[in-house]
Amino acid sequence: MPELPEVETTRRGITPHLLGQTIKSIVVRQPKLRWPIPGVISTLKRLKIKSIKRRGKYLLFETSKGTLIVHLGMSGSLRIVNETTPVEKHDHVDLCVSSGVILRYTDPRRFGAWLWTEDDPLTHKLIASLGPEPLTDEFNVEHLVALAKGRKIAVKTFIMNSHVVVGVGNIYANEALFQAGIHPERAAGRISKKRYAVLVTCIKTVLTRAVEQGGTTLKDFVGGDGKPGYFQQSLQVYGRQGEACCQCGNALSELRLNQRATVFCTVCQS
DNA sequence: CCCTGAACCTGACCGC
DNA sequence: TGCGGTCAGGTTCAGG
Repeated sequence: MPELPEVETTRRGITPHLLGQTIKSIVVRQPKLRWPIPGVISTLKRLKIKSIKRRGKYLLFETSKGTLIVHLGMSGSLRIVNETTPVEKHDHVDLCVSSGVILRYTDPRRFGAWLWTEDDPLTHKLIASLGPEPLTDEFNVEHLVALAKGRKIAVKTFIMNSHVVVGVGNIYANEALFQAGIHPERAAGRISKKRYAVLVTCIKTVLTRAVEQGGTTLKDFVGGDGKPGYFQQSLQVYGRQGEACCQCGNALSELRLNQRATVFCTVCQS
């Protein structure tokens, strides 16, 4: 479900309900996620939530004692509910705070994660090796060119690699490459610096716009405040295979790249 | 180190 | 209606 804009939309939606609150209990109904939820999480209580940050697609709930690291995987979502909200089939975790508010984690496919660390979360194994945030100056053309040197992988695979840059998933990789006019299968090491400069700008633009519009709702994604995202109206290639390219009118093509749907225009992208 | 494909899971949808 | 196959917004890991 979530790429960077959806995770950021979730973060913004839930933060006002949780910031400064004290954890009353964490109820784990199904511990089998990507990794088993550590038993210690069920024992956490009387910890104040000091901040809710995002690193890539990870949400970091910093408390007075340690940090909850939450990833939504492919189908996960977080919603603010209350004690009277009925628990449904895939509602695996509830984080209950003193105001009575509940942060409820739902994840049918269970590719997500709930982890706990008492160290600096940025040194955590899963987070320490991540590439730069795409919306900061750390993500720039020099960075991309340096990492791409000599690489033969498709540029789409390259920009979806979280060690290269975080937050770019399948939807926004397709969109950014279309806007940059770059063929998704082009070898990462065979793209000029000039074209990478355009790609950097396109990635920043598409992610920024998607965040502004509350993310993309394909199935039933809603931010923590229950509102859907509106960016799907702005998608120019994702999910539009066979339809007319908005720039040239040609039918958009589709192929599979690392088992992921890849949609592009053979006229506008090379 | 680099690259590819499998694996983790459930549900929706499509064709027979 | 049922069954099998395919696909879905992510990421790690094994193996070549």
